Amino acid sequence: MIDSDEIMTIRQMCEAYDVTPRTLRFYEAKELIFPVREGQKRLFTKRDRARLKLILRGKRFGFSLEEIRQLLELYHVGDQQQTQLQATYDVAQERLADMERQREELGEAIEDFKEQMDWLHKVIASQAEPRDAAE
Amino acid sequence: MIDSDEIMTIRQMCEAYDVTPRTLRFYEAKELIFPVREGQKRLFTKRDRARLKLILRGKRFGFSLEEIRQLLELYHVGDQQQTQLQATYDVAQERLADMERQREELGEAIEDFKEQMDWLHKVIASQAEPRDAAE
DNA sequence: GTAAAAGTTGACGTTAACGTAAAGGGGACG
DNA sequence: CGTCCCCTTTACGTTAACGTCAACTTTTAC
Repeated sequence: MIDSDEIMTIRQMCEAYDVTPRTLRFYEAKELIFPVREGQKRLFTKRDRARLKLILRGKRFGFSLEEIRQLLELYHVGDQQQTQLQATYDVAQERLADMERQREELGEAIEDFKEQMDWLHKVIASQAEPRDAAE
Repeated sequence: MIDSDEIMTIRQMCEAYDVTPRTLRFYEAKELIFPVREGQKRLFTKRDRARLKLILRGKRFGFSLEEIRQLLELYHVGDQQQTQLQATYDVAQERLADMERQREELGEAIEDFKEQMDWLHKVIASQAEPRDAAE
């Protein structure tokens, strides 16, 4: 497994996750990932890879990088105070509700789409065999 | 119901769907909707409203306007030939598979997120009552 | 009849999310 | 020692999806 290695270079990351160096640097600039430095060179840890996976997943769902950054903050939970933790939990619950709503809506969209396809299928079938059994 | 009226002006559309005139004109320019003209003015039909709903829905799922336009084409199915219809159906099936994959992945994301929240909940609980029953 | 409201067409501005090109450091190799 | 190769920073370019503003016509209200 690629992920079992502790650290990776930028090029290894790019090949593993199909992104460009520019994209990784951009994500670092936006504080979505935090590669460590060996001199000047970036080295990506397991944590960065986990974050990158979540970033790419979030993008597929249509989240902006800023929204994703806020979601990643919820995953972090560093040395927060009790009240902060509770606040984090509350926000997380809202995000969760958002995601579940989105899943439901996606379900509706899929059902609608299937209906259209069924209708289309009938059109094709009826047009394919206009005659019953003649000839 | 708003949608029961046959045609609507641009302003009515904007209020009904919470978009700006610019957005509707932009969608027309991109051939996503086709308002009819009364002189110079645009009038939006039931068909445009149905399309707009799909556009806004698609956007929430992270589709680009170009992807949405192609999806809308699948909904249209005008005066196509038999072979074209079949091709349309095939493409539709791929799109459907894409959407179902996205739904599954969203499900995974939700489960992962819930796990994190459960863990967070435990941290909060254990930190709230560090003592058993003393005092 | 005229003034406000609503609509139109350009055309330039803006933001997000990178792409791309220039200029240069550092170490491995023949 | 020179020359790749990989990496770096800096900086300008690009595309999508509109926002915004100017200049004008048309309709509606009084």
